[in-house]
Amino acid sequence: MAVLCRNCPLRDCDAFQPLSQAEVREMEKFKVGELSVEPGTQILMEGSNSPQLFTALHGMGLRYKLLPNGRRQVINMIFPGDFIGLQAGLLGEMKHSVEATTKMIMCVFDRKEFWTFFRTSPNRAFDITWLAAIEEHFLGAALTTIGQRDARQRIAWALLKIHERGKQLNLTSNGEMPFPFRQQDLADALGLSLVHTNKTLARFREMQIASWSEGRLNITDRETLAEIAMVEDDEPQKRPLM
Amino acid sequence: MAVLCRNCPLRDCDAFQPLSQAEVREMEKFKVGELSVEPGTQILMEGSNSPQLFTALHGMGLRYKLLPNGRRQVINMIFPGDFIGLQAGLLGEMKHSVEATTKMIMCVFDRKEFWTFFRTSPNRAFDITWLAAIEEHFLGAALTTIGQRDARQRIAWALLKIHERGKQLNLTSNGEMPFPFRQQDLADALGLSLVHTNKTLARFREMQIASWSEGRLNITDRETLAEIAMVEDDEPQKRPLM
DNA sequence: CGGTTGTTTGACGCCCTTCAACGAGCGTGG
DNA sequence: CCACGCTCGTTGAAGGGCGTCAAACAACCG
Repeated sequence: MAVLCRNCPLRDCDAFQPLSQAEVREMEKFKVGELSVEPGTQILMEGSNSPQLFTALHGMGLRYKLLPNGRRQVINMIFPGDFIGLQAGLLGEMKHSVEATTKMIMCVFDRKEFWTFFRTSPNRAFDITWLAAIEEHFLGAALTTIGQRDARQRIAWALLKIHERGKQLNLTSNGEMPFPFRQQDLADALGLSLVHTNKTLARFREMQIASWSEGRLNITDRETLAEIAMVEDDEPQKRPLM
Repeated sequence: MAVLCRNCPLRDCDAFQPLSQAEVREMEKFKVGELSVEPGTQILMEGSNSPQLFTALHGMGLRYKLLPNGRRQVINMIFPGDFIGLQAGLLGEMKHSVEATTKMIMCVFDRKEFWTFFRTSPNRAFDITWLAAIEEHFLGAALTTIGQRDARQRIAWALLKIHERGKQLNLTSNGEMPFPFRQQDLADALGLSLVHTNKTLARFREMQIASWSEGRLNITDRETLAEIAMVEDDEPQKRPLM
């Protein structure tokens, strides 16, 4: 029923570091099941103390924080292969919420086993820390974008990052990829208003730089986009898959 | 000459989780020396592959990223007890730069030992991941602040966070603490211009909410500050000390 | 067909950036 | 010893990028 780690479809992507057979077996012992959720489902709630950790196997979602005044910051977007719930596993409670945007399937790990896992599988413990470092890196880059780039640059940066992730996961064909979010989600991720996000996207579309409609993102002129975003696009390195 | 971990002055702060004697000994084996740097010194550079990891023992500094157009994002401020260089240790290179603002003294760890340390000291490996999770949490909160709060709220939030850290480290007396940064540093941390930061700080001073001058920060009306910042101030939890 | 959700477009105004200038403190060298 | 340069804080003025308000349109659905 549930996918065995040894058959995990994600391991075919070159986005992820290869695992030894022994490591795969360790993961299989750690994995306790699968969870399938419908679009819009809350997977984890800020402040909650989840007994489970997840790896996204299929589908996309959002991490976000809400402010008392109703404003929402999207921390990042969740793609297949992302590890969810590290904070709950370590800090005791989630510091943000997680929501499924599409239908999602997730591998489920038992939080109670987390510590023994850490002790008995130092390789994989190392990889969890690696993942945390990658996330820290991403958040630093996002902070820099929101703090220092204007609206046009922010959106260019985000589209590039998203496309980069899509390519790593073999989601692209001819520069196009599924991108099932709302404009409001992107706006909340970049600290922009919906209206201004919409108008900036429209400008990119007119200029034939990038177009996003009906759930599909198409990067037409990657070079100009990179120029606008002020990024030198280096190859993203492979990451661990839990 | 160098401070032994067993005598580390930071371990008196209630900011940090206690260590067993065995763990302290493990740290002493990992620590290879101390580094003392003058104000303004670059400790780590973005893109560099540092052979060393550090723990700030004394003094304050900044992590930041530079953009091609010269703008600077301060990722966060470094206080005593902060672990520096995790990204270099795991990802192979630093994704931001680190600079000393005051004179700083740092414990030095050998990056080559990092992996064996991880393997032989699962407790401490767990703590490193814990630190990474805390950092991730902070960056998520900072992202939310810059993305969703206006200038007044951002500054209120930052002053509260700073004061909170100062209190944990026993740096405060009567609500006052040393804060040796420039206004430009705070502005770059919050994605604001220097001018507007200055004017907002002036307003807080007039309103007798908080005053910062001559390297000292004084929180006069913590409650109003928290109200402005829209934060419910929960007790910060203890963190590991490497 | 009414209701809901998401995208699109126009109008208006303000928060914040940028430009500019001045003052204070401090170290350096003539 | 004072002039000079440099850094940092402070303040005023002007302009624009982006937020908010508002409304219309398309798609989907019970």
